[in-house]
Amino acid sequence: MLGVTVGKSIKNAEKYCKENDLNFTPVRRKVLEILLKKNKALGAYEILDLLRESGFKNQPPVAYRALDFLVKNGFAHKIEQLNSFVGCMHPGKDHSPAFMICRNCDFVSEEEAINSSFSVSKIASKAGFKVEKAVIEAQGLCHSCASVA
Amino acid sequence: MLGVTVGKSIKNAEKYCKENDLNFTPVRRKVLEILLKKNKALGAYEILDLLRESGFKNQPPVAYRALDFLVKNGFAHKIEQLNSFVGCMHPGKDHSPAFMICRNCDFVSEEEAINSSFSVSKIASKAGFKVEKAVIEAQGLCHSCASVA
DNA sequence: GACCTCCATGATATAACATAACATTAGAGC
DNA sequence: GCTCTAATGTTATGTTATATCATGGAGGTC
Repeated sequence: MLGVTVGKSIKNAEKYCKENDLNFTPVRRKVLEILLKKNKALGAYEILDLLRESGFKNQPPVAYRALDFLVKNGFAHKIEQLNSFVGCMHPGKDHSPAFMICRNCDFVSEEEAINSSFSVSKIASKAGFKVEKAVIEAQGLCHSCASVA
Repeated sequence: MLGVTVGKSIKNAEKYCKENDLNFTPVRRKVLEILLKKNKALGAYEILDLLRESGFKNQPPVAYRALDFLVKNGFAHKIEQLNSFVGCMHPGKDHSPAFMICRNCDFVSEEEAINSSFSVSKIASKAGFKVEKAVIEAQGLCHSCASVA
């Protein structure tokens, strides 16, 4: 079931790349697949290990380059607080994400943050600041972990 | 003029520590002073260099320990996107900061983010997520840099 | 005033994260 | 086939952060 979703997302990414003249190479595809399958934040070196298992080269630049590509084109996001990366749930679409990071199970959910980032813009303009990019990351407990605790 | 403000902030920190049974040691004071004087985001290793110039020991743990103390007690914040630290403009007071990071001049301003973080909480509770800490960081251009460009 | 405990610091080493720089290859267009 | 460009291969190194154990110093307690 999850597999189907991942497959679909990959197909979408492929389509998007074709339409936008982007080169969706094997490593890039593999890294995206890894991120989507794991469905949690992964460090570059964890990704590197998984790449090696799949027969790819495993020097750091391999992972970082693929991640750069994915992040730049909206297929993945960097979670700054964790120095790690997550696959994006709705790439291509213009969006301003807010991340909810569970400190217990490491699960990261991506929410749409129109309202938050609207407030951020409001605060910013009051300060005469021109926002180009906003990072919103909450740490805490996800629903399942909160109910267990 | 700036010096006076810094001095005042240090005094406040000292007072706060006394009242809360915290140990405001020389390194900790010095690091806070550095952060406040520079009035911008500094990496731990930059701080380390400045500490050495003032005759302190300069192994990484020296800086990181002092920074941990300052961050934990609200005298400084970590800017996740920059892996660096800024002094806090109103320590002690309970607040939810949002940072505006100028990509041109590196200046970081701290704004109060009640509204934003309220929105974050709203998004979070819709997702069944319990927020313990929210990181809000905007990148862009500050007033002066925007008007020059 | 000797002992103990706690917290901070000293010191060494290494882990974890990220990029610079240059060589090589592969595909697209001519 | 030649050339240009984008991607990948490869080596090395830079940057950020922490683990670990040793030492020191202030305050309490008998």
